[in-house]
Amino acid sequence: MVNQLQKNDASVQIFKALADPIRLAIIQYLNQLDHEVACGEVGRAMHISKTSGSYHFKILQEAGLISVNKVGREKNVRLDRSTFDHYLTHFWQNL
Amino acid sequence: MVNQLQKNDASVQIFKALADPIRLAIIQYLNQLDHEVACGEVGRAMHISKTSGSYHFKILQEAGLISVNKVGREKNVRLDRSTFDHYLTHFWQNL
DNA sequence: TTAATAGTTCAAAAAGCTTTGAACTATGTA
DNA sequence: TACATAGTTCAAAGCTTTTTGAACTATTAA
Repeated sequence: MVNQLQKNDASVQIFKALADPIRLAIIQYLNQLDHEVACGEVGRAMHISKTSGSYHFKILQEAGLISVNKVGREKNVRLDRSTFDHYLTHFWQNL
Repeated sequence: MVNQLQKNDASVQIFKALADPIRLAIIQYLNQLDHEVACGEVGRAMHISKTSGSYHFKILQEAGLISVNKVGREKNVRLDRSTFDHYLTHFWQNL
């Protein structure tokens, strides 16, 4: 049981990252674009403050749900689909 | 954006229900059994108090991740795989 | 060099989640 | 009837997550 709980740490982090309406809306926005885009542009589309955006992008990044590419002073993000595939679409295989 | 956030309410509830190590362990336990089993038996296997068990089963039930069948004084639960399939394995289709 | 823009960090406050034990309801058994 | 067992409810406490604005770093442009 203790081992099982520890093995679940990564899954818990993924599901926590997904368990928020703003972050889900960010994911939808990035999904329909399907190319990398600056954090600031996404934040403006969500009508959130830049501090709040910074907080949510950090959580998505630490969960491995987005990948990041710094270009000049902008931080471009895109979905990391392999993480979604591993924890969501292949959920039963990784349980 | 407001509409999108509201549309995401059900997904947020599912992901919150999954975003906890005890509930993930309960799901694993129910998955390997693949037949219904009393809450109390699951709770004992997890080494949690009955109050804590009651709390976690309520969250799983409200999210639609388990279905419940009361038999005598026992409450039997099993996974509702259609909910997992809808929100996890078919994640991109429902985004 | 100065000013502007993109994003981060910090601490405090607000909001939300989880655990706890005691008291409870409902059902089954002697 | 009396007792035991399965599970729920409640409020308080403790803990975690999210928002806020001010101050910060880094980069770009005039």
